[in-house]
Amino acid sequence: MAEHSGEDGTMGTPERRTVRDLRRGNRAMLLRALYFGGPASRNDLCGVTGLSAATVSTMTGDLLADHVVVEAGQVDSDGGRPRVLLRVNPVYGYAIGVDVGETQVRVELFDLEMKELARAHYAVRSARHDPELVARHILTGVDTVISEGGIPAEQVLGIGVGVPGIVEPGPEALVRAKTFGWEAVPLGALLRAGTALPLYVDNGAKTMGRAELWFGSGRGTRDAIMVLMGSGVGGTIVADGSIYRGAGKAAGEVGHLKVVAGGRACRCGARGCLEAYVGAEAILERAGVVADSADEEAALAGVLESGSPVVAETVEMLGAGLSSLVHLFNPERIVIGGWAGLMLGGRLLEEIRAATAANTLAQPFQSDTIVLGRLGADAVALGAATLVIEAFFREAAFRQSVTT
Amino acid sequence: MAEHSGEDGTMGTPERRTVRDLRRGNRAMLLRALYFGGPASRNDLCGVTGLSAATVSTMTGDLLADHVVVEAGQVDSDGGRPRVLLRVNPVYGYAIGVDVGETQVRVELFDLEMKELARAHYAVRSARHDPELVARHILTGVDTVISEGGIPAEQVLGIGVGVPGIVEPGPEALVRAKTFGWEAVPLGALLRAGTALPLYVDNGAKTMGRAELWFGSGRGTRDAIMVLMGSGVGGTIVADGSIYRGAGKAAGEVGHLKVVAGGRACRCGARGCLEAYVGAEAILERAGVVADSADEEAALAGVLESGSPVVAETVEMLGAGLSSLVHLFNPERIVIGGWAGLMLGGRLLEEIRAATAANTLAQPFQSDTIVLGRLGADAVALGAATLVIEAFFREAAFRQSVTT
DNA sequence: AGACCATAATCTAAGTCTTGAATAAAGTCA
DNA sequence: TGACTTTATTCAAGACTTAGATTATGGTCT
Repeated sequence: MAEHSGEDGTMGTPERRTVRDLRRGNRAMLLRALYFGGPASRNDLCGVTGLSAATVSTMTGDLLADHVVVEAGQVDSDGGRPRVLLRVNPVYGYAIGVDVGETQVRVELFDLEMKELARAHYAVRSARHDPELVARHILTGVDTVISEGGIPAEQVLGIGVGVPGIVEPGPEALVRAKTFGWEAVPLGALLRAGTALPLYVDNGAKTMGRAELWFGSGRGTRDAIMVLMGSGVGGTIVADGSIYRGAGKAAGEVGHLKVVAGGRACRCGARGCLEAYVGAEAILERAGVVADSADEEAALAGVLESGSPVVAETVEMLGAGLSSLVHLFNPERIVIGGWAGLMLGGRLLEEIRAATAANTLAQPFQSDTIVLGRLGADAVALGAATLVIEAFFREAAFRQSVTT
Repeated sequence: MAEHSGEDGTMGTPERRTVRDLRRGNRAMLLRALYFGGPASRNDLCGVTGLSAATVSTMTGDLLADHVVVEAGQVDSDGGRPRVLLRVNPVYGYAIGVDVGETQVRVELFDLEMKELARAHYAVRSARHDPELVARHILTGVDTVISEGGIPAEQVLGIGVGVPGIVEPGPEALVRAKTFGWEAVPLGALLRAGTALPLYVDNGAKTMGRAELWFGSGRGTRDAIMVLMGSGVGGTIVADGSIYRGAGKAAGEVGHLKVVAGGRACRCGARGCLEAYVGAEAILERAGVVADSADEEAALAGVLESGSPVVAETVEMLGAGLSSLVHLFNPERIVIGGWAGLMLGGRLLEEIRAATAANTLAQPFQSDTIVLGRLGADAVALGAATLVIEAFFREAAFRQSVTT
């Protein structure tokens, strides 16, 4: 099978065409390597990117001239000219991440290295998720964090927003979120009325997945699945290093994976969904606990402590669902995140691994495939901000240096 | 979301680096366009590939000189020089596809346009799947089809083999197939002992999926899932135009998707797998029919005619499984293939669609997403031969023209 | 029939990009 | 101070695509 090493043929047309695209691609690759590979010398970059020293030299020259990259000290080399370390300029620009959650809207400001500089949180009454109110919260939040962070507004590169439900790509960013009662809310349009900053809207589970992929437990993997467990259950599928979205941009709905055909009714209207068993709301219902969304966390902790048979069943169902994911995706890692996921996984990780393994005899599955997320409550906003960084990479690679 | 158009950032390093790779990529793209786009003029190719007329001209010149491409008539243009049509030379080389199935080994010879030129089938007693016997069948089959096809042996570009179970990539092509009792059979090594032809081994469900993707119901899609239903159930996941294999190259095991947590025992050792309900073997067992694998087909037909409640339950389970796939992958199309799948789908397609839709209320799911495979019993061997074609594309793009 | 027009394919000059080799820069060690 | 190392930059060469000019091929008009 020596010959079978190459990838499977892309049926569609691959993009790269002109020699200029090549430069863009290489530039983006170098920038990415620098961003994720921490400070590195030009020589290191040759190794990582596979480019020649000459190319690295000219490219870093451009990037230094643009102040996108800065020097970061030197390091001695035994008996030669010391290496100059380079890194992405953390204060070249800033990114704002927004988490539109069930109980609050969180707006946070980050520098390029994702250090948090300021935050503004707004409680939202659970029953009412008026789109315009949410938009107002976001817009005032943006102003607040910019002034609190003490940075010039024109250095903000954009706003990333993580929302529940499915986001239809397009200038309007139509959001459909059943739990919010949002039928087709044009959140993009609402926000654009109040700000001129570039805007990036995505599903909250996806932004959290991005955060775990870039900075959390998924770091370094090319094939992973992030399962986000809160009141409901969402997910992010990382395939060959990038997030998979499917034909209609709605892929990754792990919560509606079926675990019991014809089983318990789910709030999506179907039956037997994973979410109908392992979502926090579903666990509480099954345990007969009544709690409004404000103190779901305490209530769930209570159920988990109680030793109720519901807990064992939950683990069982989660194991079944995860084993389906293992068979379909054969991932290198499965990351369990979200507040309910971390609570459940923090106490029952071994049981969850065992339940998955019991359903997954056939394959090369190691139980340490399943890990907990490393990021806490900020993950959604953080991940939303990475949408801005992503765009920044693209833009920086695209921009032709002015060669003064 | 105007800015959100680009793809999600590839965390890994994208390949393209030198300007030469660019040419290779463009060449491969052109060749692919010509192969799948049927006969086309140079001008058409400009439109399809996005390359300039000059580049298309020089590239087609090279390909014509190599006899990889040939002229295929002309077509008038109202009031101008007529277009010369080009196409891939169907007799430039040949591909052999092998289907190692439960009841027989099929070896088939195709030209580049996948016209079948010769075939050799060998029955295998179901109990015994001696690896060496299988290898001998393949090798004699290869000799047979070459001489029967009346083509020069040196024009055979390679042998593609579709086998059950999981294939470990590498020169040995270790095959693990529980149903065959193959623990770690080095099929690649066995075959290489008897032939010098390039060898490509892959899972049979994957090769069938390739066939449907290239020539069958999956043609033209970038996000699709092929479900192969025979005695057992396998699958192929097409993500962004290429087949997804996962970290350990074992992705796409649709048969072991869980549909009933803790349900019916599956031959894989776990419980509640889709295969344990909708695989032909499982259907017969549940209906209480005893049949050896030779006449499973007739037996299954009998069960389907009988109106047994098992049939309704099978549809129900299949619907649950397919809805899981819809939620996870949001595919443009789901293709049901394999002899059992075609038999089931031929009679109950509407019921299957309805059962899936009932479980999939939340998403933009149209029932015509689910279709039947268009290829029959040859699909596995045909798809195996496409592995050879794939490699041919890579090689032809790589090869620098000699510029005499 | 011959001038003229429209379309297709090829040729030419120019521009962009990466590379390898040569050169410069900065230090260490004896 | 001078030989030797390692890092970074510069430069000429080579590869590739492109826009625009040129050639090829046939139809239409008078």
